[in-house]
Amino acid sequence: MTEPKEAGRDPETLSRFVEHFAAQLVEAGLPRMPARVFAALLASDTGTLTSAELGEQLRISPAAVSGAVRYLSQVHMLSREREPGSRRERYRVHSDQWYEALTNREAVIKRWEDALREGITSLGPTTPAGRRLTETLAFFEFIEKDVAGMMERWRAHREERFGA
Amino acid sequence: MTEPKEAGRDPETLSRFVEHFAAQLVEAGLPRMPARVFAALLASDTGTLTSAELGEQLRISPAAVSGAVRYLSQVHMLSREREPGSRRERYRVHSDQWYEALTNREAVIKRWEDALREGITSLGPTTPAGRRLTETLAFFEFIEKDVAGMMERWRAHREERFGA
DNA sequence: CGCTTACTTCAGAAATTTGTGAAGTTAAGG
DNA sequence: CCTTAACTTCACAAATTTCTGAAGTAAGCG
Repeated sequence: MTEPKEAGRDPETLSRFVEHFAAQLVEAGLPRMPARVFAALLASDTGTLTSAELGEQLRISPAAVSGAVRYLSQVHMLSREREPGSRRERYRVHSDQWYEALTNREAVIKRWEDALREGITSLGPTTPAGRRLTETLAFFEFIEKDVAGMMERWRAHREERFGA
Repeated sequence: MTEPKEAGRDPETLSRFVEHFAAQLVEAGLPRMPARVFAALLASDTGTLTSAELGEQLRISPAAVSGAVRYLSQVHMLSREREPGSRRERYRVHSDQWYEALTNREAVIKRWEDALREGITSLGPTTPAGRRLTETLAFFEFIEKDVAGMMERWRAHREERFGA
């Protein structure tokens, strides 16, 4: 029988997926270490790993784990949990959380909008450039609102397909 | 009269907006030069500028303009036009085009999906990790479809507000 | 057909980012 | 308390990215 029931336990196979998926995230703009840490968590059985486990699996220093984890928690792609009665920490991907993080470029969009409003004021709303900026601003305002609706549709869709 | 009717013509004011907006784009992951070039085009009266105009306004070398423009046209945020009977080129932002580019992470999403499918197969669809990946994949598939709908709603919204 | 202008490519200098080891901080356990 | 384990911070070396000047290519014009 050549079909391995324990495919998921083969560290080689696991590593291949982790590195491959991380590479895609990197291409999309995520820094390398955060991408690798995130991919490792996503592919873990429980969705949680300790700092030591991450360091060992990815062959990186504790400092690198620390940096990656700080980055990921700042952008809300991961949460930190303290194991009760221990100073070991567990890091967890929570699906809901990171779907939101991914679409929730809200802070980013907000700053774009602010910059655009400033531009419209300073260049003059009736100038050709001002008009172009006004329409661009309208686009972002529309997107911002519509994405919220999209996430609700997703939640409904998921519940139907996977159960609450 | 202290109110300048020609606010948009003041190069200082223009430059301030360009650099500020470009900075936001950089924070969102766009390389610096492409961001600056794009912002300059967005804030130009006609929505088009020549290579020389860009170089002068942003104080960058022809080589930098060339690189930035190549980048932007590859990600469809800009189109190149040849001035008839001249070897001068004009670069243009076309709103429709770049709205699409912004939301059209289609190629990126497609590669994420591929990586996830591979992971599901190799780790096994019934393992805990496999199930997590399956749901993640479903999320992307949903998003991909819904974004298309969002862009149609935007077009309708824009037509209503700004006219076709 | 050759001159000139407009853009592109390329090698390399400069700036920035990344990841490490080492030192520092905090808190559990004896 | 003192020790030690778990993480964090920091300075710096290494790798990567960015932008420039210089050389190259191509197309309009005489």
